[in-house]
Amino acid sequence: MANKAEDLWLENQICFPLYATSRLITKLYTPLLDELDITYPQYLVLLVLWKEDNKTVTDISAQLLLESNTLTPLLKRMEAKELLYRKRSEEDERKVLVSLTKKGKALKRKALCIPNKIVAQLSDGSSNAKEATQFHASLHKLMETLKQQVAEMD
Amino acid sequence: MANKAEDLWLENQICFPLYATSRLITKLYTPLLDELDITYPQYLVLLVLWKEDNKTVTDISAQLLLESNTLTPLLKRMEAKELLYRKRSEEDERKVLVSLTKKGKALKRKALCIPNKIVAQLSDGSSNAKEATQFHASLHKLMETLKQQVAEMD
DNA sequence: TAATTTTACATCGTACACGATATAATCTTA
DNA sequence: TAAGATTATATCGTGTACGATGTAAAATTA
Repeated sequence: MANKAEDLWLENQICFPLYATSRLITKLYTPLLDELDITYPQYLVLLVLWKEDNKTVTDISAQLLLESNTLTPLLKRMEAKELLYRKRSEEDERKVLVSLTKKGKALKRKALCIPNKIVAQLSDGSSNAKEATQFHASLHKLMETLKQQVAEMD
Repeated sequence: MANKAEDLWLENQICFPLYATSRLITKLYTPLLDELDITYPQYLVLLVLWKEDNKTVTDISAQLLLESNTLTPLLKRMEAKELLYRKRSEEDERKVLVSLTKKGKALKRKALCIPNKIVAQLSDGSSNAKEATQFHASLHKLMETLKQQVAEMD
């Protein structure tokens, strides 16, 4: 299969829509997250901790696919806002345990309405449930493929 | 429909996989783009200009969904690398025309193989052509919905 | 058990993203 | 046509992302 110039057209690429959609999603969240005074990546950290508290940086890194060089400053900003605190593990001094403060835990109640609000705005596109399920499955498969590919790069 | 705690689980959200997949895609491109000494956003600018040269910042902004506060420094870095040059329009002094240099044009040849290489790595996930087409369509619809929603936010 | 390797985080530098705001040129309209 | 509104781009500040590298603790191994 020869390389064609049309392959270099923006509208023929799968990667650009993923990139653009991801940024648009973040913008859609912004007004909702502003009320909680957090950013989207900070919201993701809270999602992880709301499900299971007292995680190490590595645990969070594995779930969000973010490296320590991104997470450390992000967690420090959240610590400064008193949403969580970081503490060296006593069994293994290399590990840093991240735990929710009262304020961080309390924020969960205010966040409960967010998923529905987002889904409501997205489903304005009149995509039916079957298509949404299919899309979710394909996206998940793509993400897993990419995780493999990127992991093999090292 | 009541708000459920499960809605706040990472694996039940559509937005996180989009965010993660977008970043993974960028990582997949990185070794290929390193050979051209450009980043992924810079590659996107080149895609636009390779298809049609001499665009204004607003033209590029509309296609990539990036604002001037992102594009201006990005274009300046590309100008410093002599991939393109920026020039105020003479008919309308507000506009800045972005044009490819010889070096920028020449880079297209080296980029031609990139789409196929990316697709080859992605299709390792053994998704068939029908699913890929369906996914592409759903993603495009989602992106268009989001563009609407975000545009209405102002 | 001393030397080596691995693991867990952190630091540094560069490059996006983007909200808010500034500035100059053009357009609209009273 | 002068004043106000709009448009096109730029600047500033903050917050991600991430490659490369550093550092200390723990695990492995000679």
